[in-house]
Order: sequence, then structure tokens, then C-alpha cells
Amino acid sequence: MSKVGGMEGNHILLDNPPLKEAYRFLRKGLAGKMLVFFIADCEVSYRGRARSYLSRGERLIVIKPDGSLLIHRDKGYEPVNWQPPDTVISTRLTDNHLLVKSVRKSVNEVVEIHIFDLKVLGCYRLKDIGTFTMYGREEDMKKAIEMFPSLIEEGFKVLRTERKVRPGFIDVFGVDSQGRLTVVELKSGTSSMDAVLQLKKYVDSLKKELGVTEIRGILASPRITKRGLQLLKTLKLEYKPLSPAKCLKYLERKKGLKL
Amino acid sequence: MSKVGGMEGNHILLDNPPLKEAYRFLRKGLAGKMLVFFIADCEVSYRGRARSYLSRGERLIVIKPDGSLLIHRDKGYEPVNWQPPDTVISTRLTDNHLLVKSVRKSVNEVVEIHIFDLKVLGCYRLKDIGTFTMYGREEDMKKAIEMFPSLIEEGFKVLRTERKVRPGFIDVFGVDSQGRLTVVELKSGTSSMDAVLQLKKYVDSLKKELGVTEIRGILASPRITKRGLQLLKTLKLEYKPLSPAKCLKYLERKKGLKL
DNA sequence: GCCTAGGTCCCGTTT
DNA sequence: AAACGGGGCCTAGGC
Repeated sequence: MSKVGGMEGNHILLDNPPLKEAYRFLRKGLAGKMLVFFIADCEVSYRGRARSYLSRGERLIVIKPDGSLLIHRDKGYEPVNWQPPDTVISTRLTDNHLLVKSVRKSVNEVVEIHIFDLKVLGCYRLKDIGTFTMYGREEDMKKAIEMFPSLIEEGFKVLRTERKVRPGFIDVFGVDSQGRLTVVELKSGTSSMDAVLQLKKYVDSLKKELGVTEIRGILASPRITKRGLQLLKTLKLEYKPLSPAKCLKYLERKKGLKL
Repeated sequence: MSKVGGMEGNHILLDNPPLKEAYRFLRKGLAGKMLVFFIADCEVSYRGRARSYLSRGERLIVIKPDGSLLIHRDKGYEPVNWQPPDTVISTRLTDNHLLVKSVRKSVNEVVEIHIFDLKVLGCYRLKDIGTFTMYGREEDMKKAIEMFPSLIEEGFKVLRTERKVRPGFIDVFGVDSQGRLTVVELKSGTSSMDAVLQLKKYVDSLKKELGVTEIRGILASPRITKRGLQLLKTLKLEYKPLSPAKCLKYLERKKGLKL
């Protein structure tokens, strides 16, 4: 049984197609820069930064017009095999199976799908000019602190954000009410020892660069791990509880609108 | 036009179904713990650790039997919105649209999809008992070094792997030909300053724990960034070029088989 | 549950 | 092209 829908160029939908028919329309979909998906009984091999082999079974496979490839089993957020955008997809039909190959040349990586049977094949051109907006990331915390420096502490003033130091950028650089230079490292989620070491790195770099012996280091985030806090205290750094949610409330108040 | 395939319980495939029909079979697929996918003209909102809003457009949506949810636009490896496994999916049909809601209670996070139109709906039970194996990760480097310590240097001996220290685990702990204690940090990819700081942390912790003043620290990876190497030298640590690929060759030689 | 560390991480941005 | 840091990162493994 092979039922077919929408063959007039807009989209393609094949129910349980024979390999040969699937091959024909798969090529059509790929050539037409459509979003292609299919459920296939297949084997998958990957070679590149690492190697992997997935033995035979049914999976959902998605190929996007930009060359990204996703192979999903029936569990989990992550694809079992994949390629990021900018791969070249090629196909080949032999007697008993269909090969789909995705090659990324920038970093030599190859995914090969050996297909023995297809349950369904769909090709669509997504009409999507929608806009995507996200709130509550580190960037929003930064904006809020620029507008409301007291979110860090009373008397705090921002000198600048994204200040360059040797190894990267300081999230927020300012002075406290006593006039002491202060480095603020922001995290939108839980801070762990990594974040503490990062702050330490920035404080030390800046001391060296400016030839100053005293610079305060403040880590601002909604939560910090126990070990992170321990390390922080050992290194004479400070912690300020601050959540993206609280920052957003301040931003909304300023703009007078709900996000 | 709504063509229908495989309604006998095995799978469901609807071509351009009216919302009402889609709703009925969507519920059927979800209740039957099938893999569900559809292409929909929709809006998406997310609230949890952060918030986001995606305005109207066509996307490919996948709901897995384990409760994971993926919403893909026609570009990129990553879904624009998603939920990891263990969410509760609910649906509601109103006059002019279909709502699909995914709630994760462990960390209060909600994704809502407002659907205005469906291009296709599929529900399948994936038959997949295949095995997945991967080679060339840090773990394989560790195994290879245990069997062939000279991969680090002549005369090197492994005392143990995964040795616990204050803040975590040392990848490989051993002694060199001079009897000096040595900490090895492995990276399967390019090492940057982070990796160097990680190694430093381990070396320092171990010095403290053992009351020893001299411990060698070796970072082994296929590549290291310029700044990483700079920092490494400043901190009196060492670099050993070592790739997963080379480790795999040694492992294959040992096992006498091709991976 | 918390916490650490790895990942074929991906991805944007800047040098 | 290299490199650094963020991410709703996700996921596995200890404790």
C-alpha cells in the first residue's frame, strides 16, 4: 500500500513507499530545498571527531534545507546521530537498500544511513517568517543592572559592560559606594566552581593590567553550589543572589510593558 | 483533502487533516505511546528557567513516547523550542485552534503550542532494538593509556584513573620514570584555558591533600589553543599531544580487531 | 536530590 | 579560521 498526497510541487507525502519510489521523491525533495523527513528501518554510521555505529532499527530522520541532519530514536531530547548545517547530502539506490550520506567538509565528518525500508516520507516547504524572542538570559541581567545598579548593591555604579581583559570580557565593571573598583560576573543559572574560577581569572587579569592590588569580585546569580561558595570565600570573592526573573521585573517597570 | 493511511492501530498518517480530525488522532497517538510528528502553522510560548515567544509560522513538531518534545524550524541543528523527557503532554481543541501543552514539573517549565492548521500528522511505533556504540571519546583515551602508559611518555606508570580529589576526579594519576607523581588531564578535542585551569585545580588540590610540594601536571589532547599553551607554561604545567584516533589505534592493536 | 564533567556539544561573536 | 563563553544547554555518573 502506497498512498500519496500533494504531488503538485508544494509538498510530497508517501505512505509506506517502495524504496524506488521513495528514492525518486527523496531526491526531488532535496533538490527542491524542502524539509524532508522519513521513518526508516536503517543502520547508521558516523566518522569524524569520533566514530559511531547504530545497528538496524526504525528511526525518524529529518533533513533540513540548510543541510542539517537529525536521526532520532524514540527516546530523549538528543538525536542519536546528526550533522549541523552546511553538509552535502547525497543519495544512492542499490538493489536492496537506499544510502543517504551527509558530508561536512569543514571538519571532515560523514554520516551514512543505510535504509532497508521506509514507513513514510514527507517533503515540505515551511512557510515561516515568524520572529523568535527570548527573555531571562544573562544579557537581560546585564541590561537591568545598567539601568538599576542597586540590583548589585546600594551605591554601586556601572563604569562599563563587556570590558575587555586579557582572556575575555568582564560582564560588568564598576565602582562601589567606597570608590573601590568592582568586577561583576553574571550567571543566569546556578553558579558552580567554574564560574568562580572565571571571576577569579578576570579579577586577577585586571589587577595586573591596572597595577592595582585591590579589586572586588562579585558573582551574581540566582543560586550557587555549596562547593562554589566555599571556593568563592577561599578566594576572597563575594556572592550576590540575583535572578533573571527579578531583573526582568525591573526592565518591565522601566519600559512600562509586560514581556 | 485528507488522505488517510494505516488506521488499524499500527500507525496513523493524515494528509492535511481538519483540526478536529487531527485532534482525535493526536490524542490516540499520545495515548498509545506512539512517536507523534506533525507540521503545523503555530505559535509557541515557553516559560521556565527563561521565557520565549515564537510568532506564527510553520514548523515540524515531534513528540516522543517518553514525553520529550521538539519544535524545529527549517534551519539548524537545534530545535527552537523543546522539552527534555518526562513531561506531561495535554491537548485541547477550541473553536479556532488546537492547543498542545507540555509540562515538566521537576523544574517548573511549560511549552505551549497554539496550532491553527496542520499539514500532516503521523503517529508511529518505532521498532528499534538496535545497539549504539561510539568510539573516540575521552573514555577511550583513558583506556588506551591504562594499557599503553607510554602514550604519555616513556617510563610513565598509571597508579589509578578517576582518582577523587576535593573538587572532582583526576582523569589519570600516575608516576613518571623519575618517580614523580603526575596528574594527567585528558581532552578529546581542543584544550583551551578552561582545561588548563581545571588541571591546575587538580594539581593544587592533590598537593594540599598529600602534603607534597611537587606534582607534575600534564594536559593531553589533540590540540591546544595559543592562550591555553601560554597559561599552561605560566603555571608550570606541561602539554602532550595525543588524539583519540591514536588511542583507538592502540586499542585496536590490543584487541586485534577493527572498531 | 545536588553537583561535577563530558559532548561529534551547538552557536554567536569577535579577533 | 581560531578562540572564547553562553546555553532553557542535555546527559551520565557520584554521592
